[in-house]
Amino acid sequence: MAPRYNHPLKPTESELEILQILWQLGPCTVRSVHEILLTTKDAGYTTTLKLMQIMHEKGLVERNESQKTHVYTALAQKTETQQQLAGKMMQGLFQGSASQLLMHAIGDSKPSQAEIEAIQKLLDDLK
Amino acid sequence: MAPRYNHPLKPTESELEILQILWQLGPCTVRSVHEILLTTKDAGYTTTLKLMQIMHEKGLVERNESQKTHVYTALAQKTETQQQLAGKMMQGLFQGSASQLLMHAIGDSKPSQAEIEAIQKLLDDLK
DNA sequence: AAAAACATACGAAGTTAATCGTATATCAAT
DNA sequence: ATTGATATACGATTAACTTCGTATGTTTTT
Repeated sequence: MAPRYNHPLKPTESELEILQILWQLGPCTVRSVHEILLTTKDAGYTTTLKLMQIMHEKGLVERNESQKTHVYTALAQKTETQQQLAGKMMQGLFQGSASQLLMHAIGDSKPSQAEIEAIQKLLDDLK
Repeated sequence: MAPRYNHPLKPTESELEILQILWQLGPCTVRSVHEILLTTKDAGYTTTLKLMQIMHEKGLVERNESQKTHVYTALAQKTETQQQLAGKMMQGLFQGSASQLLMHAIGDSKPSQAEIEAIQKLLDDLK
């Protein structure tokens, strides 16, 4: 298995979209990623290609070039990236207050019963 | 009192820093904002000035020009901006799951007792 | 009144992100 | 073998953000 590294690098908006696809599907070709992107946005194939090449330069993904059609794998790990971004928002926008973050994220909507229970469970574990 | 508007505009990183100062202090001159910015970052006065002028063009702030030294007031409202940004992150990075957002924001740190209680209260209100 | 301090306006440069066209190579099918 | 589809590489463009220098005008101080 290939070694994994922590990536304090903050992915851009577009890079994050691609990472999420890679996290969900595992190793992918540019073509595969692009086809999924097309379901939500409208971009040319070479745009997706270029983005993934740049992500490779930055070390956000690794790529297997043994085949003519390269296969990309996320190096930035899902949980770490989520923690990095959510933690930064909590600090920067809510003075580190988890309850404030939660409250504003929920906003006017009301979470499902399952969500409420999940939060309660999380809370119980903290106590 | 001046009328307020909703601003679906997403402020940039730098604009958000300035907005937070305006939210905390209320109407401010560029000088005041700049002096506070200097405590955390390193920028020239005209940089802060320019940023606030652009924010004015975008409608993120209003300014009172009745005095030679203009006074700026946030138009983007704190709660709305927080909800917009936190909500977008919850949707985009956590599939709308508040518990996932909370869990990753907390990460490895453990919240204070007061925070835990605040979340519990929030939760009780939801039930 | 002259000088120093301070204010805004504005243009311009440097960065980064995102997009796409074109060139070039390879593979598959006719 | 030629054609067509598909792949990567790479340069160029555009837009947004950030930064700052300089011009210019107004106070304030000496």
